[in-house]
Amino acid sequence: MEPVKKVGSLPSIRRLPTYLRVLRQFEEAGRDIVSSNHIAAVLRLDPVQVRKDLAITGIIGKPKVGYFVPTLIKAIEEFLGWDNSCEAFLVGAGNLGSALLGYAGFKDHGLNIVAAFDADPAKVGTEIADKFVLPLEKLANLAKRMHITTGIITVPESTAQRIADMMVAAGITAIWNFSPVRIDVPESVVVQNEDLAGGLAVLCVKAAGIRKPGRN
Amino acid sequence: MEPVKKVGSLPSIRRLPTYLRVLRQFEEAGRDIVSSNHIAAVLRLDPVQVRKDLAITGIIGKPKVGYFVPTLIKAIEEFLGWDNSCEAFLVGAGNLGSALLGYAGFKDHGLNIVAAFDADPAKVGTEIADKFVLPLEKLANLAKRMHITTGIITVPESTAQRIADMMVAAGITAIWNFSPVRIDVPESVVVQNEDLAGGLAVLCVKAAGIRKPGRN
DNA sequence: ATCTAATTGATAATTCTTTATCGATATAAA
DNA sequence: TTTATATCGATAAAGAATTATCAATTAGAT
Repeated sequence: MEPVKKVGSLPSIRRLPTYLRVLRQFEEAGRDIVSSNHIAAVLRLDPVQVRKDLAITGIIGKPKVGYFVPTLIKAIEEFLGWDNSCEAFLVGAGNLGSALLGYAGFKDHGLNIVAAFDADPAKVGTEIADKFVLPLEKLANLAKRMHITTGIITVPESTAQRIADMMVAAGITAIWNFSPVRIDVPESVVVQNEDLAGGLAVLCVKAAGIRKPGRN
Repeated sequence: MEPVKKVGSLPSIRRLPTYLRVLRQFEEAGRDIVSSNHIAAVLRLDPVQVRKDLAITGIIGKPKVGYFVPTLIKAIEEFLGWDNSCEAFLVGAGNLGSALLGYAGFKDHGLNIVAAFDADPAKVGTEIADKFVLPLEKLANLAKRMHITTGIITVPESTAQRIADMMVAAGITAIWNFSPVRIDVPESVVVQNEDLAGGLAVLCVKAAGIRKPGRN
């Protein structure tokens, strides 16, 4: 019988890239064995949580030894689909869009932004981080021709839904949304919202708590 | 007796900015009364959850009516400390740093980035989005003189810890960390980590699940 | 060969978060 | 005035996630 698909909890999945980063550092340093205790110590996490998180990738460790680093790295990469690069289109070549276009680290996360699109004629035709900025009208055609199924939205909230609609129409099935609005898409399309404001809110509340602590 | 300090759950706090955004839209549109049902419908959330989230701000609604929009907005802003603007320093004037410097929306979140710092002499002296890029050496002095207590880290992981140390030495007590590494700070300093990679990981796993669904 | 110690992985308990239920209240209609 | 209804807010139930516990396993020491 085939192995049961382990989904794993969302928080676990979120932590996997962190593990991957430290594991790659270990590998670089020549370490080829690591225990959950060790990873946990580095990241200040609970060793049990580390084991549980890693388990969702299907990795199997050895008692008294730990995990073989290259195997573990591969397991995480495979689980995340980061072993074969995913090509994506980005729409919205503003500040944030440019930042993402210029971020070299995405290649470690299996992401390759191949082109940017923008409605502003002044931006169209330019290059940002060696990627062409193309007119919005070309998105649908190119996405289909190049079989691009991942889109990144970095436009203001006023146009986010329209861009999402265009992406869906172009056959894109996974959207990374950096606009602060909730976008509506068919069920067959997945959306991941990245909300900076939420993080800022948490920081502010924690900071206020430190400054005037209820109890200590 | 004084009111008990309601902390509220982290997920609730994260959702508050979203409420704030739609409430401001309602206000703009002239709506001055809103019910949890209405908010929930717009955001596709559970009405009970909306009420519970709003409750942490101390807001009190009226049965059969709902909430008074201006009051609710003020309650959220006050709870988040977004009613009086918080001034911050940003370190790392690269792609992402520039994006944050140029993001006009922070003023709606009570955040005002007043200056940027960078180790690169080529960047020092320039202006990004009307903010000066200053040499790192000036950070400590200026932070103390201007009573800046919030820092934003947008440097590569290799220098993140060093910058965090500098910030702490300069009296900064709240750090918004966009580098992918965990930074070590004294207990009296709060850190909010923004990990893009985690979000990308979630997107990838969800996308893989859609493409080859275990069951449907 | 046996014993010891370290580590995994499974199970259980706890804590946190979300969702459901229901009485209380206020508005508006009859 | 009474009744019907929409909504809040409190309490309870259910569901997730984290943390604790422990048997099984294995490398290395004795």
